[in-house]
Amino acid sequence: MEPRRTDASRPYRDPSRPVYVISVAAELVRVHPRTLRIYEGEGLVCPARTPTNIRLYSENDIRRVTWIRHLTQNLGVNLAGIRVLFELEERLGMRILEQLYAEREDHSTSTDPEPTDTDPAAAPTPDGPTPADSPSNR
Amino acid sequence: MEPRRTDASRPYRDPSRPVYVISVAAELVRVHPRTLRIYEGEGLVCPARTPTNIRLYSENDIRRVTWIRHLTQNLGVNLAGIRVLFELEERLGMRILEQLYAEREDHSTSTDPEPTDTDPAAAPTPDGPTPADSPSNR
DNA sequence: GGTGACTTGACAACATCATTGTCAAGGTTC
DNA sequence: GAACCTTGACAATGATGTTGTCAAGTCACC
Repeated sequence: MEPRRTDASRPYRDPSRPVYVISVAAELVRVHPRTLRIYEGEGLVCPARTPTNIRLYSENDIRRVTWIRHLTQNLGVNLAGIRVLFELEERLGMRILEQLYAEREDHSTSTDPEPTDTDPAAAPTPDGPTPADSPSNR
Repeated sequence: MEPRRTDASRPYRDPSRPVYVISVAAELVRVHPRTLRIYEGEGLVCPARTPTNIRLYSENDIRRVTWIRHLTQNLGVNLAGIRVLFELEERLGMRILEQLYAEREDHSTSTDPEPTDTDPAAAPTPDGPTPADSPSNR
């Protein structure tokens, strides 16, 4: 049985708090720092900046880049396509990318931006981001 | 004043009826027949076949290819990205691509696959498909 | 304070992709 | 029967994604 010191005992980590410099973020998502700069140049991710112009990535940024990597590496989507997908998520106010891995069901609508009965630990594919990890930061 | 012989007097044209051979479809969407065959090979459009294996495209197919062209030529989305976008439209049961050109508003949900007060003649961009023309055939 | 990190802009290599072109051989259609 | 259609195939060209490297300067941590 797991010891009781679980995430209930950890201090709350704000997923929007910028904490990672670019080299750390690159390691976390297994990508080159050069590539992270390109993603930013393309407008796909916008890390925060310190007063001395150092990039700082948040957990949400990491999640976003994870989705970018999944979409480019596994699904072959190019960066322009990802831009459109992210734009649609923002306009619809929904984590539509999660639908790629949601259990197929005959549902008429899905307006809840937050996944409800989804188990974040249950990755839809062995290599894909978890359903709760859509790049949208809502 | 326009003569009374308008579309009210024309026979109803089923947009799902396959009527165009590949050369005609190519002209309609200004694309090479070779390219239409590639789109089909990629699973992006599925024209009907005659008993002698001749492709026949419907208005819905034409609309779908028009979206493909718009997304590739104007937005730079590659074919894999379009596949994901179409897949999401199917899974969500919504014409999400129309949201790219919908008037930006603070709406909480949009579950109606059919545009309501949208003027099909009012293209969102000079070069884009009309809002009512999302590739989804619902 | 100095070393390794960060920043900027820039160029380049390589693999992949999108579109068009063309070919051959055979069947279809107007 | 000529022009169209089908299949699979190869190829050219421009674009893209990722990584690498460069130079010069600034920052931050030890």
